Amino acid sequence: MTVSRALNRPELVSEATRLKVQRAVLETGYVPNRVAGALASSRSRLVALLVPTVAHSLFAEVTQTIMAALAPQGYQVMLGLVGYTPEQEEKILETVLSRRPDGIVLTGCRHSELARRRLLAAEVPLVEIWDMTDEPLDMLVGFSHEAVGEAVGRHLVELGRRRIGVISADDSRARRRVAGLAAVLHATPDASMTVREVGTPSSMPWGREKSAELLDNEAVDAIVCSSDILAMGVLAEAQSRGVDVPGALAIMGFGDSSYAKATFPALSTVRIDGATLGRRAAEHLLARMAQPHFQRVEQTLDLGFEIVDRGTT
Amino acid sequence: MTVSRALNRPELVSEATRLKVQRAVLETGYVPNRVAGALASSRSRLVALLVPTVAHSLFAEVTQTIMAALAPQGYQVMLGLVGYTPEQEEKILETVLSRRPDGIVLTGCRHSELARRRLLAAEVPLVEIWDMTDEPLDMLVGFSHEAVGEAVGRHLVELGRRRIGVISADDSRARRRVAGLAAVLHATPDASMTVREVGTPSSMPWGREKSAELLDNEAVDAIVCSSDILAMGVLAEAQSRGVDVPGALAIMGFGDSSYAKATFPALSTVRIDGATLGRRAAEHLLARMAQPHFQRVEQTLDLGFEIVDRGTT
DNA sequence: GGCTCGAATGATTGCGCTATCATTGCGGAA
DNA sequence: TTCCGCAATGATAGCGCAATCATTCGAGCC
Repeated sequence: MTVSRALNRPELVSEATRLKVQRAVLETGYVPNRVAGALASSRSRLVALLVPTVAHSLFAEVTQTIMAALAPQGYQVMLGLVGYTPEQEEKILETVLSRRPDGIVLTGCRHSELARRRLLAAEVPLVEIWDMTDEPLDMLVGFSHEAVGEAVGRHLVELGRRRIGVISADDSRARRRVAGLAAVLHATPDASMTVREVGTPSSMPWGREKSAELLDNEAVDAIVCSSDILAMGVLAEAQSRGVDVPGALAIMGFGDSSYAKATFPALSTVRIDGATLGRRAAEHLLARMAQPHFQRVEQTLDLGFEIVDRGTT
Repeated sequence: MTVSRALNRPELVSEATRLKVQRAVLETGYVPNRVAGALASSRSRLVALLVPTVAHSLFAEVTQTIMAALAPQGYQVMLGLVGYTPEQEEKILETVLSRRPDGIVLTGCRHSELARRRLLAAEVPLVEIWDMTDEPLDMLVGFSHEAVGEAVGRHLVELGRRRIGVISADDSRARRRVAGLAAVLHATPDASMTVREVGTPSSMPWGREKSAELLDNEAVDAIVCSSDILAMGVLAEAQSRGVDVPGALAIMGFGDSSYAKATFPALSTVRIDGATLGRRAAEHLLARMAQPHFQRVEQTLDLGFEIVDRGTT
């Protein structure tokens, strides 16, 4: 018991024993077994982080910032890649919960009924990120995808664009952005919209391929993409054809990834502050995990977004 | 005990009890506690994956494939972001080992002496990836960075380039690629080389900024980058200045990220097959974790690389 | 000296599982 | 009928730690 104290709460132990323990640890190469510690104290010091993928700069950034914020407090991250389907999330959730994490970060708010029940039953501090809803499971830090789509639609209409091409990943959040865009365009006289869906993960080649189709068949004057990387592909395709950007074709990305400002011309996009989102989510979670007893709070933080006009609109 | 069996080794239990247990699990919402299971069986079903960052498409891809290969076998991944310094690796290693992972994947082969000792003492199956050495800790799946640098050097010299600019991240593996390149150029009459280092993570804006410096001051006829994303920045900078690529300036990236083939002109680069690397690493680890007793093997697999000539050389 | 008090240390228990060995039950051979 | 052998089930212990309560010790006081 004294050794345990010397390692975990050294202030409760005399200088002399603390040193003695330290020396013994060094000599024997003792490595504490936190599995046993977790079982005994019912604190795993593990946070489950569920994201669709890390092969997408937006989620990679969020993952990076959340882990960076959690590490100094002694929390390890257990990563779960849930893709874009509720079934996959459900499956991973089960194995994740069986590790008794002290906290959970979930991407998105649309979970299966079973998943919701399990999460609620787990009585673990929980942050949903990257989305918005009126009925959060616990805490929520994100933004509204519908609002993004609507804002992009209004913006393009203001800029005089009417024949809008859309290249969107086949994931539900991207689809809701497209729906928001469609709603605005539908209410605009003369406006039209053509959607091309691509698989996940989004990639630059997809952007080139689908924009080639749009350019060949649809006489679009703007292409909206569900991610910056797709928009890069559109830009490359336009350049390869000598299409004037933004004169003949406007391009909008999504995410404001680090490269958006460095393309030529610089990419117009929707800025999502992934670093702040990740940091806030981590802060909320840490605050809750520090409290002795679990209690749901239903706390919502809408971080919003910003349309960034650069050189492609 | 019968419940434990019904859940973990159902073939040892009669149909009737299996169903009875199943129903009880459903009714009570029982979620097994794998922390306790791990303690009792000394099998955590956890694999530690240590990468410098996930905010880099190459490591994101490797992370993604390793996790995808491990998940079906019931292994969860504990992610550790070690950056590019041995100190950070050492620190994270301690907390990682205290969770008693069943296996470890490490990026790189250059560890501190303390880290080596700890890893060896842990007696855990281990794969080093993304590098090459004569003294692997256990298993190794990777490629030689020096060889990459040399190959790039020879290739550019063959193509007639002599004034080589280099934009390299300040990480040790990138530096070893630069060293290989330098060795070749040093042995080539008339060849010269200028290096600009950038911080991590590499990004497109860094590529633009440093290539602008090189173009302004050094009259280079080729720029070699330590990653594709930097090369994209160089390409954008060249386009913004109307510099003819590859006529006046050749550009080489590194990694063959998914976007390299989609730029205009398409990016010449060094292909590293991250998917195969990740898959092989996971396979080796799984095979070893399936064995009852630990024994070091010092098994090395050099996956090599390939120079891909596209439109920028 | 005897007493109190607080700091430091120690003994015991149990976290929820699985390894191991023991027991039960049942069909078929002797 | 008895006995064996196997499948199924059960009882027990222990994994390595931390929570909890008990004990010891020494300083300071009367």
